[in-house]
Amino acid sequence: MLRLSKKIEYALISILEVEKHANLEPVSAKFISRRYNIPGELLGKVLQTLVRNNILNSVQGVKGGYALSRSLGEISMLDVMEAIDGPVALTACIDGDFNNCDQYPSCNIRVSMEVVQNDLEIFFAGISMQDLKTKSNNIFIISEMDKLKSANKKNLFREKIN
Amino acid sequence: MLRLSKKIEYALISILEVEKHANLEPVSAKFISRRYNIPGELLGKVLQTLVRNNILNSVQGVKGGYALSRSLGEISMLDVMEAIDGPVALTACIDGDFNNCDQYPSCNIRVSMEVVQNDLEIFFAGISMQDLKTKSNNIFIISEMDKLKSANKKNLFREKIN
DNA sequence: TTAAATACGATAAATTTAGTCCTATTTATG
DNA sequence: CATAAATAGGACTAAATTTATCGTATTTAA
Ligand code: SF4
Ligand code: SF4
Repeated sequence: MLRLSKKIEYALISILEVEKHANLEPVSAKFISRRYNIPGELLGKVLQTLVRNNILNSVQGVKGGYALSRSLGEISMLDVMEAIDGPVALTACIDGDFNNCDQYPSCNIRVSMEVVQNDLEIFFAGISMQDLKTKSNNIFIISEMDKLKSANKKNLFREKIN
Repeated sequence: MLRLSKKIEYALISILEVEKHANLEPVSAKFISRRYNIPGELLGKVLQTLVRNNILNSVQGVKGGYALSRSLGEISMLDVMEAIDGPVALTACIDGDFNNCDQYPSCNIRVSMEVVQNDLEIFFAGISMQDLKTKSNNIFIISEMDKLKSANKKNLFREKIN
């Protein structure tokens, strides 16, 4: 449930690796594939998709490879997820194919799921690749979670306006 | 990507429906199945699972059915998701089978994914079924999203402690 | 005694995800 | 200019997961 796809993981791993080579030669798919033990053909496709979505730049030919098209701080987790797997959609109806849902006519959760969807997009848009890099060696302090929880709760399901 | 399973949707729909009958007879799976056009056998399993996880109570026999075991405010979306589909785990390693991941030895996102996972659990723990009921007829105000976004960002990826 | 209901294991069907194969194109280098 | 290393991408296969069904047992009001 709510598992990231392997392709997303490959994308996140690759973006952080590419950034480490920022001032050097572009990094090849084969290099990343070997370094992180990722199936080469599949990784190629993932990187190509990131290029199409303007997250990476590519250089073709012998000394070719990939580089960042913008800084880590300007790439959100949501950007990566949407680039690789298409729009994040908590439900089928949000994704547009509501006529493919047998519950649509009577559904009692549809509108609230849109609210959750909005908050969830904000959640992932608020996490940048720079954050992932920075925290990669840190430990989240569990005892701090209560404060975070109450702070977070305030933000969700705001009072009705209008 | 990040789609709720149909079973989760059936659970959420059912919990809200069961609550509407709070002071009446217990609601049968068949009633909910017809009302929301949900496959009966599958819905039965979903409701049984909610009973096993102390979210619903059941009454067997002819006039049997289901009722809430606690108020909507005391049931979080996370409770429901975990009851139906098991622990929410953003990655395989978080779910415990890290020896099934070929990237584990070299992975550069593992620790940060744990951070995201924690925040995500807080996110869904902070949404109660009462919230879903209350908001089912409201509209989220898009223009308010910026404020929410910046407030939300502050909570994520806290400064390193220790 | 009967019928309506929950309980639940086993299995099948459908869908999605993960990975492979193949071919084309680009380009640095000898 | 020939070669080899690299990206680009379509088509396909395999694996895994999700969704749904089947069958049987048990409970209980009427
Ligand atoms: S209509 Fe309801 S059940 Fe159908 S996809 Fe939307 S939220 Fe889910
Ligand atoms: S080790 Fe890294 S790649 Fe493997 S499951 Fe964990 S986060 Fe994902």
